[in-house]
Amino acid sequence: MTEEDPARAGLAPIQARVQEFWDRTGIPERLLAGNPEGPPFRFTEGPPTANGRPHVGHVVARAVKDLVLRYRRMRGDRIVSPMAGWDCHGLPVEIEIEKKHGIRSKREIESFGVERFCAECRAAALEVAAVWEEMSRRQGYWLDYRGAYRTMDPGFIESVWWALRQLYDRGLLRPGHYCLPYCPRCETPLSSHEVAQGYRETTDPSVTVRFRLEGPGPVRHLLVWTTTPWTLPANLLVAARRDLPYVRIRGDDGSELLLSEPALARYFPGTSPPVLGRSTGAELEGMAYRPPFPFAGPGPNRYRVVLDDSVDPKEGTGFVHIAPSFGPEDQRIGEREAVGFFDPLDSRGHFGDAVAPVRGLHFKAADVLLIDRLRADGALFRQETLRHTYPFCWRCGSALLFRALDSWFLATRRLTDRLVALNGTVRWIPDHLRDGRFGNFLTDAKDWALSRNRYWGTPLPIWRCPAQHLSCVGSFAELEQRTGAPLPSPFDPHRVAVDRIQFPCPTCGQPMRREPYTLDAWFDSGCAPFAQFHYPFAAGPFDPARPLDFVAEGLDQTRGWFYTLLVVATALFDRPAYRTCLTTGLVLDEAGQKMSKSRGNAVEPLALLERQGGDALRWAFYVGDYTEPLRVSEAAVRTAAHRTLGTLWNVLEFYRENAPAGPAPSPEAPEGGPLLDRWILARLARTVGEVTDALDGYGIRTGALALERFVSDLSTWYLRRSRSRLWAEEATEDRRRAGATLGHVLRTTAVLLAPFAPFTAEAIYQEVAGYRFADPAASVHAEPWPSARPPSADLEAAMEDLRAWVEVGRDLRQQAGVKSRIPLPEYRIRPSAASPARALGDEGIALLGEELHVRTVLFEEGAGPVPAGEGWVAAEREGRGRAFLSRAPTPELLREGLLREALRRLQSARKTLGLAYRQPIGLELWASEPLREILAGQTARLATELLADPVHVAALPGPGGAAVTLSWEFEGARLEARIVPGSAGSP
RNA sequence: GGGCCCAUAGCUUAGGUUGGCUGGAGCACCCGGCUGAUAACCGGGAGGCCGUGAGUUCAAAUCUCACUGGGCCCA
Repeated sequence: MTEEDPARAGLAPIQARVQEFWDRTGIPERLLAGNPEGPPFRFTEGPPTANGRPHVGHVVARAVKDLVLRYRRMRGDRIVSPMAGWDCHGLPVEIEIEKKHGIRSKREIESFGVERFCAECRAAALEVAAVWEEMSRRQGYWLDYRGAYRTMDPGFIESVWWALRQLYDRGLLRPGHYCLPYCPRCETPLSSHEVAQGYRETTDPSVTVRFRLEGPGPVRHLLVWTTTPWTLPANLLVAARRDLPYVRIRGDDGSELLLSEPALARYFPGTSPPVLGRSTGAELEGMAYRPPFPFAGPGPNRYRVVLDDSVDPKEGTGFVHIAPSFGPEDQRIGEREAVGFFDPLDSRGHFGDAVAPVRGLHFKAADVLLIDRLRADGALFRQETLRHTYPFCWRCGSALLFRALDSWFLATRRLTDRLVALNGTVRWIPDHLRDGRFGNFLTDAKDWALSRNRYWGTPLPIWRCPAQHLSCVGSFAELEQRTGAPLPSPFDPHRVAVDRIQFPCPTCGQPMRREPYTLDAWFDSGCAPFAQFHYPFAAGPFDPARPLDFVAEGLDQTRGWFYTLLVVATALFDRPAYRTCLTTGLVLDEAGQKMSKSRGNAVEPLALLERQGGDALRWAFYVGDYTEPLRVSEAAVRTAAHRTLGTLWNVLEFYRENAPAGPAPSPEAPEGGPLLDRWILARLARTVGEVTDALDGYGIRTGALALERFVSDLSTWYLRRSRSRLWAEEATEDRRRAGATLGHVLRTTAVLLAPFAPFTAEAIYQEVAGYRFADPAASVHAEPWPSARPPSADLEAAMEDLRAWVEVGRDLRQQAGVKSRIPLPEYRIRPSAASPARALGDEGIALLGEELHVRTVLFEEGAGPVPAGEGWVAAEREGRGRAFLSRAPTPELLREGLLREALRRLQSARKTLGLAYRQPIGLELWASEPLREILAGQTARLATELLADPVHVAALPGPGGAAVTLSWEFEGARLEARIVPGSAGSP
């Protein structure tokens, strides 16, 4: 056992040694980019938010990315580019700084100083970078961190400006007044993919309100349902549905109430009140009502019933309250009816003077007061509460609202057809995402609200003059041209510096000021494939005509990065952003629960990596289905990794202990050789082909499973049956050949394993290729990918058949009740059909005999009777034939069995005494007859096998007591032994 | 309310496109064996209405539909 025994310590210590080697030699940095002459493999690392902490899900995605990049490098590709990247802008960073300084609103940021605030954001943006780098190191993810791109760097920002200018010139970037999800605490609109992050279950009031209809005749009320009472002061219209039937009933106060017929059953389950009259929605159109609150005041076309198909018959009362400032549908209807807007909230979501009773109150807090007021007015028909999902700010947790705002949009609706068409050319893994989740999202996606009313982000490079002329600036040079003066040096293109810049309007000559917006940080990262190279301002490998070959991230990025990449690539270059897009699933804990900080079941990735090692984690992910929700438990990681990597490591240990000294094994497979050698080389050839095919198609799991099968065959059949060849005393030709074969197999396996388990593969390679960490240029990761040799299907099939006959033989032994240690005289096989094993000839027969410990093995023709004579047992092999085993050992075989029993017990005594393999011993034995006589005749064999010198054998009784190391009884014999550790040649 | 995905032994799963013999394997479990690499290995055993129901078919784990449960996303 060495100190690196993975059985005790896991794979982590091996990893430490390999890491030390890589650190010392700089191998990762040297190999990162692949072959400089090779064909490009285009890749971009999705930039994590620079102050976000990594979780296990990131480890999965990165394990996949690293494997693919390693494989492409070994295939001789040039990686364009292996740059790490950081998403530095946006609310996450701003909020951190706000917390640090106890800032609670934008006003406080202004008084804190925007310049100072941004400076702090910049400083904070890379605060946790070290954690990510450490995680990459521990999991073996090779990335260029020194050359990492940062979305806050001037060059990156200039590329983003260039992109915006392109979009602006094509009319795709335009201002608008639209309803957007808005965070009142952050005082900014959010994009739909940000909102998507923040839906939560919550309880809201659910009120049904009477809206009194104007006009002569009996008093009539519309029943209107809403879950946002605070929007009622902004009510300007009520919508009904044209084809929906409505009914009139008598209310408690004697007035008539109108509601839809389906609603009647919901509001009065069981006993409906008598229906006084019926009408369709169409007949109600144009009826005027008195608004529930008077604050919006009069206006053209207001306070009428209008028709709209968005009214859902299955929900509410069939009358929908319309507040054009507070909902996308509301806004659409309001604009159609030309009723204008009424928005009584300030930027922080508090009511202003226009709604005196709730002045100064936060919009949600106003609900209760407004409901009280409705009740007092007799307008409240029913009050309930509703449990439903509602959006909250994904960063600060505040309840969002929808409100109409001025903002800048990317007109993605105009691109929908191209987005869908280009997405159709993408290879998604798993493929159902292409037309399923992602495809649906593309079809339904609204225009992208790009602007943020914030501070720390790429400034929107659009200037406006008092006459409302607009100008979009696409580069720093252009900005200098406009102002006619050089930019400050150094120039930091963030707010304050950029806000200060004014220039005359090219149309009217009046001064132009910048639109005071920053950009959705998701746009930054969507530009990463070219902005990381400062395209088009700097020469670099970016080719606008070519998509990335490969991206991979977590499933959550379908609406995040995968989406923004595609939109940007489509709008700018009219091509897909990536050829292959691989998503990894959510990571669950061992009970199948979602990991979350609040639940406290989140596994800290660094600690897990430290305990289990990067390879163990990687392997566990690869053999699991990482495209589906993946359960992660430490025990599962340990088991999965140990099964294959640990077993392979043990094979290496055996090789290290027993292979004869000689030249390092060749990358070329040895030719010919004995059956087992030819067979394991055939298995290896097949495995090379399987893994290559799998990885060519991103079938990581398939490749890993092929390697598992191979390692199992190598350890449990090839090596088990080859051990004695390697134990041979002298450097025989057969021993040399076995060593060379095993060495070659291990070497090639290490190369195949390199993309999967980079540390273990390196350690095996260093040992078996003879470098032993001494050559700073030698690494398994610099090896070319092995080329597949033609498989030998016949040989593999024959061995498979032979192993099946072994199973039959073992079954027979068990039937016969004779343990394997006692040799038996004969095993006869009568195949009913062609038995491929037969083609293996004498070598196959010898192998069967050794494995089953039988002296003679015979293949027989036809279906004869049970062999003549006593003591045969027979067994059937399903459809493949019968076999017979002679159960009667000869006296000679019994003696041999007895000797082996004794040897085995003495061997295990050596082990229990903790003696090293090479530790010589002195041995005294006392045995009953006939064992004494057998042992006495075999002292030479005892000496060799047990490393014992001298050996004394005597008859019982022995000295007994403390003088005896151990004693046994078996097969009617008694054996006592004294074992004394000695040095070679003397007891 | 809509979309997508998943469901095979206690756990992890193969097989599913192309329907066809008693649905394979690993871990764990029980019995036996073996053991100078191994927390190993070998033989045997137990453990499956292949989520439920219907349909197509000579034949369904596999194809179709519905349902149930779980997950993700949207509204």
